[in-house]
Amino acid sequence: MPLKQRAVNDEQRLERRQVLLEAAWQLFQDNSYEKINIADVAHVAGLAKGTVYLYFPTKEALFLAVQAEQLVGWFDELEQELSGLGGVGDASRVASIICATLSRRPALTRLFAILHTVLEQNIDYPTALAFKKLLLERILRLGTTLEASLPFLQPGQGAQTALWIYTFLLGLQQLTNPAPLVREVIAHEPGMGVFAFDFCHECQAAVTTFLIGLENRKNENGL
Amino acid sequence: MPLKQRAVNDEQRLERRQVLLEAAWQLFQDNSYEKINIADVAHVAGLAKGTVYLYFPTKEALFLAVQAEQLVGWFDELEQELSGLGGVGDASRVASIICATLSRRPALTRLFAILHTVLEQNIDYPTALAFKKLLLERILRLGTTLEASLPFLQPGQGAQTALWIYTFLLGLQQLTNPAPLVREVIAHEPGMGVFAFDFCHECQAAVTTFLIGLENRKNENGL
Amino acid sequence: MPLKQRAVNDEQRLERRQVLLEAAWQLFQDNSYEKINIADVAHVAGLAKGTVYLYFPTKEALFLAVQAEQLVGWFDELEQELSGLGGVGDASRVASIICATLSRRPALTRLFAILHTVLEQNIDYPTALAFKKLLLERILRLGTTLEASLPFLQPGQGAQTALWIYTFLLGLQQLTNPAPLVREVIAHEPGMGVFAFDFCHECQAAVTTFLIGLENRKNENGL
Amino acid sequence: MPLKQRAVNDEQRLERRQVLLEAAWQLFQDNSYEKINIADVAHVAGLAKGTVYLYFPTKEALFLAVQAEQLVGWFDELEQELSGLGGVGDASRVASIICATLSRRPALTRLFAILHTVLEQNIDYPTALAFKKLLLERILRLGTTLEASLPFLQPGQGAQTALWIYTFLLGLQQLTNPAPLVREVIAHEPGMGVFAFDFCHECQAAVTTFLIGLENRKNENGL
DNA sequence: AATGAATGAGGATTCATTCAT
DNA sequence: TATGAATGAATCCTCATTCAT
Repeated sequence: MPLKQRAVNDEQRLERRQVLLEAAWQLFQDNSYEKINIADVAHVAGLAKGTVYLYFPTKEALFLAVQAEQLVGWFDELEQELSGLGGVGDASRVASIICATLSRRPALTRLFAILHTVLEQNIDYPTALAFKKLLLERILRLGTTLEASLPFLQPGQGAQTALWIYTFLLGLQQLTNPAPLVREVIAHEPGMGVFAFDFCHECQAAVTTFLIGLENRKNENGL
Repeated sequence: MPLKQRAVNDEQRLERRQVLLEAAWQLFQDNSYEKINIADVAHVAGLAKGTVYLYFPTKEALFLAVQAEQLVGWFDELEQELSGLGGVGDASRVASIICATLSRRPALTRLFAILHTVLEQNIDYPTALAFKKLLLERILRLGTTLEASLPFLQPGQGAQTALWIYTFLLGLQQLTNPAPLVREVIAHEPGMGVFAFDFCHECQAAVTTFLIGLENRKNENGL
Repeated sequence: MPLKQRAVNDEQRLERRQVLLEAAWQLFQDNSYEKINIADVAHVAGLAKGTVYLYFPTKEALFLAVQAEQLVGWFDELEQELSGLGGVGDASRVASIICATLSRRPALTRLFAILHTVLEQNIDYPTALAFKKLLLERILRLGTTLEASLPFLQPGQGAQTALWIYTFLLGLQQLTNPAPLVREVIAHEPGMGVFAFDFCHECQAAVTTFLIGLENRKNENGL
Repeated sequence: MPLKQRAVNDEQRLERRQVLLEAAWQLFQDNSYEKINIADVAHVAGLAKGTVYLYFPTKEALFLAVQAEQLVGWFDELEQELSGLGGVGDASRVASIICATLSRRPALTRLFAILHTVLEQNIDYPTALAFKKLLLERILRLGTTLEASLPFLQPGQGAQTALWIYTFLLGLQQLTNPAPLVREVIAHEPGMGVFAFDFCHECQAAVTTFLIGLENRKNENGL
């Protein structure tokens, strides 16, 4: 007995798809990817297990879609705030914005890490292509925005910079989200303070440094 | 088929342990962590499944030991080459050395990524502590070496720098080791060239930039 | 190969559950609990391994359900036959009925033995409670029936008597179901005749004796 | 490197065997049979794992020997105390002695239960024979003692009585040693008091009743 | 006789995915 | 389109036992 009204037109289908994405994202806040199973997602979404597969061919595809959605959300916010700088941004301010927007999405970097480790391992060509196209488009757009915000960036350097920052964030999330036991080790054992990263603080410092590096290379021959 | 005689003294036991570590490491070159099972490791080592558990209490402990060993190997080489610079290193040369030593260990950064995602999730306190102590010690030592190589680094800044570089590498490996299918997408689709990272090249450029950033911050108030 | 259509309503689900219970019970006739695995049960039931877990959360829960079902069946028959005595039963007749009904269920007492040794070790509170409630209810009801059948039993003594008889049967089954090898020893070696119990015969004699004991204590102060 | 002095004569061998039996018995006080492994026994005995197999061919044989030893100890004590009655025992006193001697050995009845379920399943013919011979001898001897203590017992009825009592005890131990969770259910849920057996109390009452039954059957034709 | 390193059989359970209804 | 019953692959670890030393 189907409890839910059928989604007969595209709008309803998109709406249902959205419900699933949000269910998955919600579960991901508090659980590791492996701990989340499709039954949970379906339950949170108020749908049946089989229904999930009407919208996403695999678990990986589902979370890749979550990834895409969150990525767009982050990039949108990021660009909006960067635009607010009005072309007079400096390294520190840009770094601040990146940290602030990411701090509001603590699970996003964790999702990034899974992207390359798990999600991309089990999808089909069109899905991979679509995702990469999206990512490419946004990276390029972000690059343009960065170039507009940071006067010292030369044309074309923005996208590269965006990718590097993205790369650094990918690593940073892993170091700043240790397993509970490791967190305990760091907290209790003397000398382990070096590992007691704070994401926001590190992000701020490292991205600033990085941008300063870029600025000071601007007169050298390109990377 | 390696040695079959029983390991009756400590030396032989260490040797056998080594055989297991190498078997695991070898399998890891071509397989994801999840795909590798203890039976495989035992088989490659020429031992029985149960024997593995005489040397390592869990699969995670085994790969953590692999990690420790490879880490030490890399740090040793890294420091040796950095020492060769004789205190007159610049950002670019240091970056070169990091890239070169890592290029000889293409699976190492992948192992790093697993460290924080999987390995540290399922080990006990003493194991975690021992590993973190090792890591701490080597990071600090590397920091000292970096300070010696890069004159612009202030005392105490070396370890921080080492950690940042390590962080960046962690992220970089994920981007430069895409799944086969994703690699295909990148290769075949137009415009995807931006994602066609070459690990060595990116590493070189980004680490250099980063170090330049550090150099140019040296007169500002600390991070 | 039993029904293969899906169990979509409660009736069909109960039917399928029943098929599983019967498969487990059938296997238990000829195998020890440890020797039986879920794959066997599934196979006999004509289902897949995973399907078993849709109906029973653990192996223990499955066999506890078998136990409950067989218990009810036995108690039903027992009470029916005891009721047939019409309140003029004596020790011997009651003992006969117990023996006769149990003789038709040679594996039941073996299942009882496992109940306390294995099944109750690995179940959750609600399951344990439900089973104990069932057992309690039937023991009490049997007690009432016994009181009706055996005039010398005082009010309230029936349940106690039922439990004692149950206790004795529990022990008796262990002695009358020796391992094949032990059976061989008993058969071939001289003087071992003492151990050559016949369940029915022993049950008859011992329960009779026990009830006579109760009868003759009736004038003394309570047990 | 053998840590222990070698047992070169029979006396030393027996002594070492004894150490193993006591280690096994000690571990059995607080652990289920399945939880105990040979490595533990060896460790407690201060010997190596392999050494255990010089004295007992299998785990089952080891615990069967434990059983034999404890059985003899119990029977010895039982007979001694029964002899103290001086031929003027009544049902109640005999029951008291049985309960008292068993109460000092809370793990013994648990061992009995395992005997028929596990131990006898995996031993060889000579071992089974030897054990059964021992058991037979002691049952018969206990029978004689019982006949001496209980005047109403007819010649030859003692052994039968001993076996019946043994049978009852076998069942009783299972009901009086519920799994922790079941114990909780019994304690917390209303009406479950019926299952809150006390071994000693039940034993006393039931054995007494049983013996009274025997006494009152003495004029009827034999069981 | 003693050791302990080596062996390898053995099994319940989860869960992504399919498909009959 | 929705459901949820059915599937079955996939795997780490224990531990009794053996046997080379």
